[in-house]
Amino acid sequence: MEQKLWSISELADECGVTTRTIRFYEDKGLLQPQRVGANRVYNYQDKARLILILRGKRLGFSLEDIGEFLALYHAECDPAHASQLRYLLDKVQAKVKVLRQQQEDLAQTLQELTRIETECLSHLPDSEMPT
Amino acid sequence: MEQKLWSISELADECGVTTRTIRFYEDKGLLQPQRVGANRVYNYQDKARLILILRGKRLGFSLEDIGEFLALYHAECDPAHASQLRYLLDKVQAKVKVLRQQQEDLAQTLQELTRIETECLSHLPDSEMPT
DNA sequence: GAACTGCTTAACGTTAACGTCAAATGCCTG
DNA sequence: CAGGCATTTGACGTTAACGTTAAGCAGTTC
Repeated sequence: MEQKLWSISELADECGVTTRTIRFYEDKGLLQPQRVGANRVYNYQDKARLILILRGKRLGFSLEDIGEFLALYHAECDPAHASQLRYLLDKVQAKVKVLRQQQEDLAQTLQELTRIETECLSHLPDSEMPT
Repeated sequence: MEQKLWSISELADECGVTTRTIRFYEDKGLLQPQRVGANRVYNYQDKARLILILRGKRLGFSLEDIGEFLALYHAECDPAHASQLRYLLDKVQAKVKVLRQQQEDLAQTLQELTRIETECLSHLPDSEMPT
């Protein structure tokens, strides 16, 4: 069973980014595709990494944060020395805290927005009714 | 019952931002405090606005987005012409969509992070036990 | 009245995250 | 083999969101 592979522009299309963005992420050390000659070639793992990066971005993380975050996935498989694990654990717990705050913010904002939405609708002619 | 008022640095302290930031938001039209002489004076509504702005920021919105968002709170009170309401409704619905995507991202990420967290803990000496 | 504190405007600097060229290379096709 | 397309590296440009510095005014404190 051979692995599916992507060129840079194929990957860019499928993930909704530009090739420039992908190369930029590589410059930052977030991606390390294989090469065929000079050309970059991406496998499924590379694609999964990119998708993780984009999710991180949607959540407002910096690329630097995302870099550390990606490192966690690997470090987890290598429970070699506890001091490093301790460090990673601290990082994770800090991020969990940020995300929980964000969840709260999000819930509040959504509530207010939907309230405004129904307010709007109640003032409009009822062209919004599903037939 | 007199309203409580804040100087720019008091407000900055209470909200955890710099005075530069507050002035910057004013430049962008997000805040319009009263003046006493040349000095800015903030009332409770101003403070509430700032808090809303900061929440928007934590959610990764641009200041421009936040500006439109703040406008919704006022427009809602003025159901004058429906065309404007329609426009606002579209904006709100688009933002609700973004936020729901974000909620999904968040839930997934939190799940993965806490999984990694327990993995880490299971490999560490049990110095984490509550006494 | 000199120093200190807090405020003002104005202007320039900075960082992240790309966009936008430019010039060169490799491969395929007619 | 000329033309066209995808790719490469490299360099400079851009935008948002402030930071930082400068220069000056107002009040009050020793």
